[in-house]
Amino acid sequence: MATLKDVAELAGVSVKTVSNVVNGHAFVKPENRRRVEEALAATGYRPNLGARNLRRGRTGFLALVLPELGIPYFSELAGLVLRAAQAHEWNVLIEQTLGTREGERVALASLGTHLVDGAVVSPEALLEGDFAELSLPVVMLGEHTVDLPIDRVGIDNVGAAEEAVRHLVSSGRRRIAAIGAHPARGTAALRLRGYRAALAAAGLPFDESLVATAMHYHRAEGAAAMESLLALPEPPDAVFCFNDLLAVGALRAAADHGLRVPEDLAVVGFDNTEEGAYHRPSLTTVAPDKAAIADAAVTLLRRRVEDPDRPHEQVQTPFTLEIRESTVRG
Amino acid sequence: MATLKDVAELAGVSVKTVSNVVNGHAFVKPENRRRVEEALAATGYRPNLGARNLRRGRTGFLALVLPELGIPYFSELAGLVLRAAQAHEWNVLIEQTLGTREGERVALASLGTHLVDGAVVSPEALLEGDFAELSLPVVMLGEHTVDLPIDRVGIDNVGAAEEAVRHLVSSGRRRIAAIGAHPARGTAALRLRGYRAALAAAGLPFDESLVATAMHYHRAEGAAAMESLLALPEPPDAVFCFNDLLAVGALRAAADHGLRVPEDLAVVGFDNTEEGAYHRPSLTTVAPDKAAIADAAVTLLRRRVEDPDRPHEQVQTPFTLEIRESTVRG
DNA sequence: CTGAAAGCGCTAACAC
DNA sequence: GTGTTAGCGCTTTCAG
Repeated sequence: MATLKDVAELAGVSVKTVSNVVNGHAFVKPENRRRVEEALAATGYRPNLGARNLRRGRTGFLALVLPELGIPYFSELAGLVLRAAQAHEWNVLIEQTLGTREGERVALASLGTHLVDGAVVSPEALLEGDFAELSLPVVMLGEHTVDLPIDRVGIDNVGAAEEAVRHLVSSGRRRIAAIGAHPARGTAALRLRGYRAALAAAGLPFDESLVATAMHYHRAEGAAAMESLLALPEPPDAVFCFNDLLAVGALRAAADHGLRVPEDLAVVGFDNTEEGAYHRPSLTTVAPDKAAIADAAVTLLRRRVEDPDRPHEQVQTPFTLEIRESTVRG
Repeated sequence: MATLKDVAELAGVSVKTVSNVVNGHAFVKPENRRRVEEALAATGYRPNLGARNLRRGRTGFLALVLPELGIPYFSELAGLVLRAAQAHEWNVLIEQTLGTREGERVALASLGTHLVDGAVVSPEALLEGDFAELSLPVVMLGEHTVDLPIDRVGIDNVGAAEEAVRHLVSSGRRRIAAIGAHPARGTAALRLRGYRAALAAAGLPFDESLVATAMHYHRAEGAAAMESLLALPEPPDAVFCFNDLLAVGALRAAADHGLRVPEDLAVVGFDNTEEGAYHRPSLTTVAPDKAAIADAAVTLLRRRVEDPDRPHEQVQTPFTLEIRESTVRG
């Protein structure tokens, strides 16, 4: 592979001149520019980005740390982050944590190897202390319960959950279950809080037995949770799931029990994945503006990289409630 | 951030000794080792991988070039490639091409910047000439129609399509449509060939009007294609879709027309995404062994990187046909 | 076993 | 405008 030096020799100029041409810097005598460009073409020169970045003190990479690409919400988000990063000339390196605290710690630790300029991380189970050693710019996705001096972007989880449950209440549901409680996950706690607030506002009792836990927000867990809710002496007439995957699982289980949705059971999800929109019945869901999240995260990270001392920011991106067949008749 | 030199100074040894300790090389006098380890801990030293790789002449990165993370098949595959790469100490850099030839050319071109040691690419629309300039190790995913000296891993698309259609025939279907034909996509041509072969073997006529084209294998296109097939004077009693997303779209359209699946219409997909398994009705589909594909691709790439002159290999990974509700009752 | 020093490919002072 | 040169942080001969 041709290096800058090779090109310089071929063109009969110094590396500086070639570098100037390559980087569009300064003025270069037309004659020299022509010769350099010829040599560039002849050698098929491509800059070694690693060397460039070593010299510049940046890496040109950004890490995206997320639980799992197999979860549609995250793969959709990843696709959007990839695009947003392109605009800042960042390459994206994706790390999967599988949603475990250990996985997240390992991922954060590996960020210390100067491989990336910063990271966008979507934590599931991280605790406060885990961020302590972190010495590089980070933007966190999703509201988190712990209060840290970190840039953050997410939606109002409490408000969103409240709106979802209020929608169920207003369509006449009275025994509204929730699927997705989790002992450590910050967003789970917030969505649960919104759920309780909406129940309280409607004068409905909070029934512990209607809250199902889910360790991983996968379809199978949604189905399993729905099974156990349906086995209750007084089963629910509606269920609010903390993500679309759980909701799809719940819909599956409901169907297997011969229940009609939304007549016998109303179901709401969270994330607005395309899968939910095409499901039968199509899924009512909280729709965060994913593109806005991705853009804000990358922009925030960029600013933090450029000025490590700027005050920390929390960006709240908008959401809507997409009402579909799973809560309202055709 | 501490560098090797900082650590060396603190420990009172040379950088070489520190380097030896860090890399587990050679023998180091116990006394020195202890002091280095202390200094390492005290400074919180983390190697600069960029510098290391510059020196070593490798980058430690592998590029995964695919159409779009929003397509479940690719996001599932990406997750598996991420894991497989970990075993080879490779970081993965994902590039989306959006399935356009231009996007793919841009992606391939950007691979020339010494950023990656090699690439796993899943082409949709690339032509023969596009690979000509490629000077780095590449493994292609999926059978491709053009014959190039390139490592490849994929399933037997013709055979898989044949089996899918045979299954429809054997359940008594006679007017079997296909959704997913594409003028340039190699796999589309192969699946179409399998479809035709199965029809011929069953003594069924090939009816051009039953073959629907899809430029992007998204749900919306599957739905649109199904719409037009249902508008035919003699609509089909079965449809073989070239991926699960198209199939989900087709199921949606069929439901909107009041058709019962599988009674009035049988549907088969391709890819075995989890979404299909949870759909109502659950989707019969061709299930490639994605983990095997990911592992084989990364392993093949590793071998090619280590020995650029070895003969090119084509690995065929296994598949099965997952039979579910969309073709068989109950 | 360890130190000195070269150099991976590039950028950016600093001279001219 | 252009050439020379010193490093970015690391690995690795080559001496000792």
